[in-house]
Amino acid sequence: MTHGDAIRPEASVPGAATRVGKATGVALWRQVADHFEQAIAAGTYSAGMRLPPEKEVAERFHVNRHTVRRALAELGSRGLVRSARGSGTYVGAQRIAYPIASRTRFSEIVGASGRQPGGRLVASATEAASDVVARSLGIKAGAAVVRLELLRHADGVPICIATTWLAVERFPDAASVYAARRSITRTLSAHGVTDYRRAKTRVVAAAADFDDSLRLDVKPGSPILLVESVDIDMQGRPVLATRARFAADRVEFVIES
Amino acid sequence: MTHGDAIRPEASVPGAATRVGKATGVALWRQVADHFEQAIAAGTYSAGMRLPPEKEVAERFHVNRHTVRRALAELGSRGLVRSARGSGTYVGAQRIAYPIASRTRFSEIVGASGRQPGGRLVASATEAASDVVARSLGIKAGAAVVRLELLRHADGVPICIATTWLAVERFPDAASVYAARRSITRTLSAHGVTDYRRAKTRVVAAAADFDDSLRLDVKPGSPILLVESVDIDMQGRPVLATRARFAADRVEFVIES
DNA sequence: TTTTATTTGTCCGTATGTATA
DNA sequence: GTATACATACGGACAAATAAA
Repeated sequence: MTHGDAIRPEASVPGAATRVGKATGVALWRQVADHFEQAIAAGTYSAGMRLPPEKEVAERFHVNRHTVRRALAELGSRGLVRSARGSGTYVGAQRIAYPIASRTRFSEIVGASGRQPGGRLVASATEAASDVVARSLGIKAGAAVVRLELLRHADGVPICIATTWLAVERFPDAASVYAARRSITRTLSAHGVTDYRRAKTRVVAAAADFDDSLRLDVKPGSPILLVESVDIDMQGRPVLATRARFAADRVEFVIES
Repeated sequence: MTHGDAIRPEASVPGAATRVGKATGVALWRQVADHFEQAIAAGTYSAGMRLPPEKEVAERFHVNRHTVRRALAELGSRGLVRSARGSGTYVGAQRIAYPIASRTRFSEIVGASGRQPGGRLVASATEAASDVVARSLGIKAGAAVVRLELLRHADGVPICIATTWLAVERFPDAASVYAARRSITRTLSAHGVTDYRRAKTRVVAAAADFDDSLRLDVKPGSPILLVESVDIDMQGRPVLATRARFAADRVEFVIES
């Protein structure tokens, strides 16, 4: 390896030059990766933008193209960029920061990210509670529950498919109320629940099946974030049991303790 | 459709028979799925066990094989079961419940699940902090940090690859201390940090790259849970910045608010 | 090693009830 | 009310992978 100098791209490369001493013990590929990570974070490269071709990057950094590829692979494995053969490497869309906290409201979260939240009621039905749902809602298995299936989106881009169950006894016409008010919060308040909070959240990852791929507009097999949650009212009684499937490349969950 | 009766498997089927009225508005495939979900939760079918063949299930439930397939697909998409052509459908291994809370310690969490925790130091190095790491640790970009790369496992099964950064100024020989004590907690206490807590956690999902597939023993492209976290000491100063990649089918994150 | 049976995966098709335009 | 689209459910046939003989 005969690159005489530190990693320092030419001025023509967008973004401030990353200046790192040459004997830092940091692998070259990591320095290149850090450079692009910082440039993306700084907005030099925005969502959907194409990065310079690998060959060009290699020349400007005075490293081998394989070193650049190693760096881009690192960023790719974290979803920051995606490479398209014969086309280029593109910056992935910015994920919506989705805080999982006591107060977790889809529309507020999406709105806070500067996007227009939306939800479409895909299906609704009254059914007998399965054991799992019944336990979450603190009711007897087989008791009547309303199931609401929502496709939620931000700026028209699908974010998640959420299935929510409510006990019929407490929320007899949840389906029709939701259809009219188009908001879970307002549906609950129409039934006298003025406030509610998240009690428990369970996060798992899985691969998108064919159904997900159609409804969330992702490729089958791509990662899905599966969230099971229970919300309770101010008296501590469960009001909502939800099972949601998020397109993994569109959200990041943030937990502050 | 001439199945005259409710979903009610014969007594020979393991597990209590699920009795559901025929006009509940619940699709047959969902009833079958609920039955197996409950049976798995109840332990009737334990991890790794093979479910009865689709044909057999169809006969016993008096439904078509396609209906059974739809039910198993639902469970499969949630990772509860996985199907192998020519062999059968198997119950997935139970995930380690990984609480993300103020006190988050790998060995304690794995130990609590009844498994033997372990960790192998894959690599360690002293390097200059990248912008992202520096911001997390509250130090100047370029300041010296120790990077520890750990492969953590439970009962010998790899769970995650964790990369942890510590400021050299505060933890000068973190690498050698960890190598000797084999515990992050003990490494910190050797440097005078008696207690620490999780301040922020960020969860994202991605697909396993080739590297992950080798080290975590998963198939390339299978889902990976990516966790970035910062731990702080009792004075609120950052002590650890960590980036971990979990095999998604081996853990479930639990957040209680 | 070869054969055979088992089991899942993928097609084809038909019919029916329900929600939507 | 009618037409259309969709999800559900069923029946059959065969391919492909696996496991057992």
